Amino acid sequence: MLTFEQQLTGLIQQSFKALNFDEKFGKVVISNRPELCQFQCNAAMPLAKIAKKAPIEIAKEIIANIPENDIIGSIEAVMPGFININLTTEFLASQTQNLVNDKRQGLAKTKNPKKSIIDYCGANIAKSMHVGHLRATIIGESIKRISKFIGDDALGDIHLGDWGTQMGMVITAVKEQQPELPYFDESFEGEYPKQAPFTIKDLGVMYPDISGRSKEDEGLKEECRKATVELQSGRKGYRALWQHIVDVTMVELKADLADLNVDFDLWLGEASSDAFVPATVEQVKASGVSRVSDGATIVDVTPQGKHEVTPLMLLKSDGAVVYATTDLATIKERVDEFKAQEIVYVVDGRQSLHFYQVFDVAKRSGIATDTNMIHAGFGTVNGKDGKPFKTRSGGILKLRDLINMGKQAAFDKMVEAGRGDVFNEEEMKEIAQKVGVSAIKFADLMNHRSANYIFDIEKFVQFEGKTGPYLLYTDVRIHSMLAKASEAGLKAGTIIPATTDSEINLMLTLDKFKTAISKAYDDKAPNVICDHAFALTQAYARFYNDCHILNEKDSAKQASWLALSTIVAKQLELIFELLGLQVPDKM
RNA sequence: GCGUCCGUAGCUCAGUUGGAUAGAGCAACUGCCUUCUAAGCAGUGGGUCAGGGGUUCGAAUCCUCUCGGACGCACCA
Repeated sequence: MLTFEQQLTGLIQQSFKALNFDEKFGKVVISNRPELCQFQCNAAMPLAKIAKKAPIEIAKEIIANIPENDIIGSIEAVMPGFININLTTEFLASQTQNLVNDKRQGLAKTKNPKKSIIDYCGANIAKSMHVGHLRATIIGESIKRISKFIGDDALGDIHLGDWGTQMGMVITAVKEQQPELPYFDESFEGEYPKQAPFTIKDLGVMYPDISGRSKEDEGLKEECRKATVELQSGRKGYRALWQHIVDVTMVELKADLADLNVDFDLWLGEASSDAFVPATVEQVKASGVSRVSDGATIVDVTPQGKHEVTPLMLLKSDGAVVYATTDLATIKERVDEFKAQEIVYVVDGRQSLHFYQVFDVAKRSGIATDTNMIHAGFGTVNGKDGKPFKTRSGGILKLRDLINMGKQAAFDKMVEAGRGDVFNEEEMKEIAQKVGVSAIKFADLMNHRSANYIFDIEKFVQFEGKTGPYLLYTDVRIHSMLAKASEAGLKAGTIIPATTDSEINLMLTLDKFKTAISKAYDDKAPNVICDHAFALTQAYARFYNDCHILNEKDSAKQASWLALSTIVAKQLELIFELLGLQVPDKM
């Protein structure tokens, strides 16, 4: 289904053809002056220069040559040469009618679906998720859902940090405490225990402890490094212990992700790409792009414009692999094993140089020649002081605590609003979970991903204005009203031509869904959808206020309004799905 | 030093393939519940789009310089 502006553009272009004007100018856009008109075409101004004629005259000619149609209700040329267009209410109603039973709300699937891997979250094994993972996780989840909706074969990959020094540290810590365990006995031949020798709570204490001590103690640091190397080179006992660490961490990780309504198609990580490291290094070397400098193997990178870029480090002077190497190996894995045509990295924007290097080398070495690689970078979550968000004591805020803050705030707000009289304790908690998490997620997603934003829980719990709860509230109100209508035996009917401005505005807004989703998909920018969602809820709230549905005497009008409300609820819920927001039945 | 991003209302931010009088939300003020959830709706006030110069019929948007801020710059990830 085409948007209104696309259909109008089609009409204008027929006029352009008749007049022999360059069709590229014949574009109709949504009016930036809604009080003057719904749509506008500004082609007359640039054409005036070419045709050497007054723009207003050109505008009039364009209008005169538009074919007969039942779409345009009014069209006029305005000084200096703007063309202002309004639709007929009949056309508006019939187009809106098409949305009633449309699960895709008018947006067709792409004709060229891609195999796409969305890399986001980046949680670490043996460490809890913290505030730094928030944006990566929820923006990535939304980008993945949008891609799937558009029709791509998109796979979300958590890309776990499960192969780094933190693993050696935890292994060393376990060895300190329980050296008698069979994992440390290299001559051990039997079956290792199924039960992990530690709990998630133990890990939570062990990792920060040994991480802190190894910063001061060179000997300990070396021991951790050695354990890491031994793990990576396949020491059997360490691999078994590693599996325990992964399993134990995953329990907590999955609980956090479930709370955030986030899920993955692939639970891969650095460990799974490790197998591709030797082949990757070999391919880069064989391609001839690398050279040795100060004992290290590096790759010179294509300059950005006129400016030289720091080379990529492939192997350290001691032969060890680094971050860039494992990322290249991951690309190789995704291209060779998954046939990825596109890889999207939802990773902190401060790593843009790293991705520039990696993508450049991946292309030039032949690891990924036809794969489109995108770094969808995002800004930091800052505190009120404008600096990266910390706890009051200056520590790193755990994601779990952040989620709980949202839940508690939503709960308190419900109590304040007197909802405690309507719901019991258990219902309140369930609603607060959805509302609180949605408040945080929407507040994050509504900001353009590349910008930093200030995390102000006090503000998110206001629950007024452009917030997640406001969106949920609109949907909940619609369902509450529809339920009452159904009890009264009222049914939705055909959408009839609008008689009020708020209806017209609502119908025009519903049509913008298609444009919003497409733009969000193209730019990997969920905030575009947030803007549309807010505009839609505002348009509905105004309509809801102006047109009292259940009291309406005219039954055709009433049936039309019920249908309109149903569409809004449907489109809103589709948007919630794409943003990863969960909506309660009541609130 | 080199590079990237940014500077829009008191606050938090949209808006960059150049279009009419620059938009939201919050905060402030004024109305609206014997009617579908007032977590709502309607309205008012609030701006040298950091600053200068340029390109043009037209610039927040493009070019250039200045000031201010954030971030990044091979043997960490």
